[in-house]
Amino acid sequence: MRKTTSTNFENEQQLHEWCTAAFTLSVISGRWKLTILVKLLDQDLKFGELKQAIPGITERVLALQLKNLERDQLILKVADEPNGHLYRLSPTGRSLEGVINSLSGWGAVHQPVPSAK
Amino acid sequence: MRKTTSTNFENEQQLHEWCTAAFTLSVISGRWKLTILVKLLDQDLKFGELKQAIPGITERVLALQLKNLERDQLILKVADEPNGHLYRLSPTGRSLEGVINSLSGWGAVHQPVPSAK
DNA sequence: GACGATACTTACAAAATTGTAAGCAAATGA
DNA sequence: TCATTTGCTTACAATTTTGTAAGTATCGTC
Repeated sequence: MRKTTSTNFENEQQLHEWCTAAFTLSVISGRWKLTILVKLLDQDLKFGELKQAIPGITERVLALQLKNLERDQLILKVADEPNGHLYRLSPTGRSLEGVINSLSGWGAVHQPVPSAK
Repeated sequence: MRKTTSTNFENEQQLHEWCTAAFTLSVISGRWKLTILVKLLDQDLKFGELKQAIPGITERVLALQLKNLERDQLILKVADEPNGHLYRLSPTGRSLEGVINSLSGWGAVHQPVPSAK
């Protein structure tokens, strides 16, 4: 849990007021969060399907990031009759597509090529 | 310093190969980094000027983030005759302007308004 | 040639994030 | 009904980031 009395927390709040880009960054940063969003852009997925789709992620962290994404209203947890649930991008989450593309585009151009082995 | 043998580190590397957006995110995330970049979009600044311009930042963290930005080639440290240095955006750093605008734009629309007091 | 400002660095502590390993309840399947 | 699987949660540890406080080297000033 986040400590709301720390200098760290206060600095973050101030930055968000001052710089909307910093706010956006805060909702999409976190290991695997972008990956989850990208997977959900294609289709709704169940917990287990996300786990399958994202090699390396652990259940703990997947659950945690899903919870944060839900808190920030980027995804929805919808009932999938007759049982279980699906994770789905909310309209807000889907509206991030342009931002993600922007990030991807820059990275594709500027990421250093790992030296050939 | 970063431990290059941790699971954490390995996961990050993998993600960068798999998702260029995650790579971009990694170079701009870090408390105050965006703020520094935004200030430098306007003009070159000295260490002390940046410190002045960014209330709340400490010398330690400013130096650290500048070092990272320099390592990632987003900024340059150029000699400012007759003495001292200036920090300047590199062409690569400047090319982030579109990404930053994209982040800002989304944030401006979606950041929850802090409830009026 | 001591004095202060500038631009850092260092040692250390607090906080935040991520990972490891279990556990557990509800639904499913044999 | 009894064992599995699914979708989580919990306790805990390692790692990483950020902050606090002090120190140092270099420069220009007096």
